[in-house]
Amino acid sequence: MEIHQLQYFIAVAETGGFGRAAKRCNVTQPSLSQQIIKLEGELGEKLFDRLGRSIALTEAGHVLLPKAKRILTEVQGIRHDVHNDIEEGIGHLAIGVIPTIAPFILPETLIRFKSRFPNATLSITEALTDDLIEKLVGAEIDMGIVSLPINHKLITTETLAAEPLLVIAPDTMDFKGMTSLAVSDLNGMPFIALDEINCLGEQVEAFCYKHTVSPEIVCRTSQLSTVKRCVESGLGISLIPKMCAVTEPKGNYGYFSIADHAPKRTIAAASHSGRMQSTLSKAFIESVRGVCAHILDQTVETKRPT
Amino acid sequence: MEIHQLQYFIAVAETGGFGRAAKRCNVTQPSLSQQIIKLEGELGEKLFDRLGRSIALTEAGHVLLPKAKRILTEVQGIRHDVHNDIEEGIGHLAIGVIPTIAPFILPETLIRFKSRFPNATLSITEALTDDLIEKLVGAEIDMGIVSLPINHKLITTETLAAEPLLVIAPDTMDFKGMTSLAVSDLNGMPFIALDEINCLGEQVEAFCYKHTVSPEIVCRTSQLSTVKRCVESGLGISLIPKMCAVTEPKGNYGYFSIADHAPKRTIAAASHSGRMQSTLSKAFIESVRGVCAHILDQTVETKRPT
DNA sequence: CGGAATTATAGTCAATACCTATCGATTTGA
DNA sequence: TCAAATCGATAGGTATTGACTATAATTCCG
Repeated sequence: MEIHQLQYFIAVAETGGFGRAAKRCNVTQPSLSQQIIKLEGELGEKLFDRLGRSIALTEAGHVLLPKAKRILTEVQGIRHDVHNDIEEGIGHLAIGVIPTIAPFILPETLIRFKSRFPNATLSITEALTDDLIEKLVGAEIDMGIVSLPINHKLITTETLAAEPLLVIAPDTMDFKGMTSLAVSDLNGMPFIALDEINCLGEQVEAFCYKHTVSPEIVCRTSQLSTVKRCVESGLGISLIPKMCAVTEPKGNYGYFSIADHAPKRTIAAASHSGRMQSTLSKAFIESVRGVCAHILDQTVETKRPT
Repeated sequence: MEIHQLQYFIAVAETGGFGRAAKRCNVTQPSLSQQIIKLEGELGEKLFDRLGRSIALTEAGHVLLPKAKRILTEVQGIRHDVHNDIEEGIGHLAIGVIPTIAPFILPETLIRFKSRFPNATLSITEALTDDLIEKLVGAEIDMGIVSLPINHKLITTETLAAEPLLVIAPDTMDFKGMTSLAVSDLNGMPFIALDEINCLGEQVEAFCYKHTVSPEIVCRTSQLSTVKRCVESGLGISLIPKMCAVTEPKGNYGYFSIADHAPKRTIAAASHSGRMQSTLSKAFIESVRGVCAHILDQTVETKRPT
């Protein structure tokens, strides 16, 4: 059974004749006749009683007609829908975000995205960079929000924002008496480190190594929120992304920017280079870009060493 | 767009590969690939991202998949439904009945038929024989319940019952003093005639002509019920079908059977000889046959001339 | 780098959808 | 009543196209 056969069948039923139906379908009458006969053979039932002047639907024909019409309507709608559903944002998007970004951008991003695409469904995975890359390669997720650099030949990245990392220090541990906060001032400071399985932890580590400073790591945690709590408790200082600084109420600690070699991380959207970016995907990227800009635009009350 | 293309598409989406899909569809991989490419061309959108090892649905593919599955499910159901809906009596039946039969058999017939085929819809036309024939030829109705003879080369008839015609006479006009009621006894009697546009009127006329009796027609009406009322009023006698005698309460009149040449009419189902009889049609015929048998089986208290 | 797996391409073949011409049957109109 | 018109089926030829074999190109994995 093929769609054009159903088309012919409907035309015959509606025009009440093979010849008229053939004209409507832009084929010759014998062609149409043959296809109807073939359809009848496949169904094992005659569909029309061929009377002299006109035709009449048989019982089987009566059963088939509404079903055939329904199918044809749906088929007609497909070409239209495939384009329109995309434009109307009907669809699904599976994204992944690393833990050191997720809590700071997701709430606002989801609000923006959902209001723009109310008919889209989202699934969000929070996982470490390596996991996300693996899922991207396996097409389990459509896009990952990560921190550069990403080195994988199948992964393409698009930079979304450059984010400064700020020194966070407890009030009890202020950098009193210094004229400026330089990288070297971190030397020997008690430091709350993020576990290196997080790319941020790794990046901080690399930053210190590059500038040959060696803070004294007094604690290693796996979550940024734990880092902050530890600082708040006066255990030591740390280096945290700006979005972490602006999205939580300030407590008994302060932020400092490093004057000479400002550390930063680059937030990017990662996707499979062999896959097309969907409309939703692109829109989500723009949402994240906007949210990042909005968050990073805010001023954090950074203290200069007194 | 053809159904087999949708089938291939679904197979690729579900098996996650062209080769595996081809195996499932019992075609070779290149054939399947070509059809997918053709479908993509027709829709103007790529449906799959061909990654090295596996494939991923594009946005358009995601939109198409559920729609394609739905269509295929419906198509699969068609072959089944075309047979099953018929067996389950889902359908429509348009029947016609002549006025001198309709009121006596329809109520009981409809009850029987509806209880047997609760999902069937019925439309009933009450019209004179010639009208019914015309509607049968034009396939406006599927079957007619009529009285024989029917002479039309396109119409086939199936006898359902032979029904006696009974003399109905008012009590005031009893055939007193006669030893037997013969055809000749009708001679000169005041007679209530049914209009000849009814086949029954015509048949009664023919019966009298054939047996060379000439009742005196004192009234000519178009309905059997009027005939009965006239007889009841003592205007004259008449000849009515037995089903008319048994289905109404007896009043101040009596029935007599003619001994020598019992008149009768033959009730039959008429249908277009070029059209297939539907299951519902056949079932309806049997219902009518049963109802006729039931009605005509009843004994009417016929009086013998005293 | 070689072997296994996967998709795309090329070339051929066969099925079949389509066309033209014609027939038989039926209806219509002169 | 007979010719013209209409309609669907049939026959035979053409061409499209879906499918096959063989092979190339690419990726993945050891």
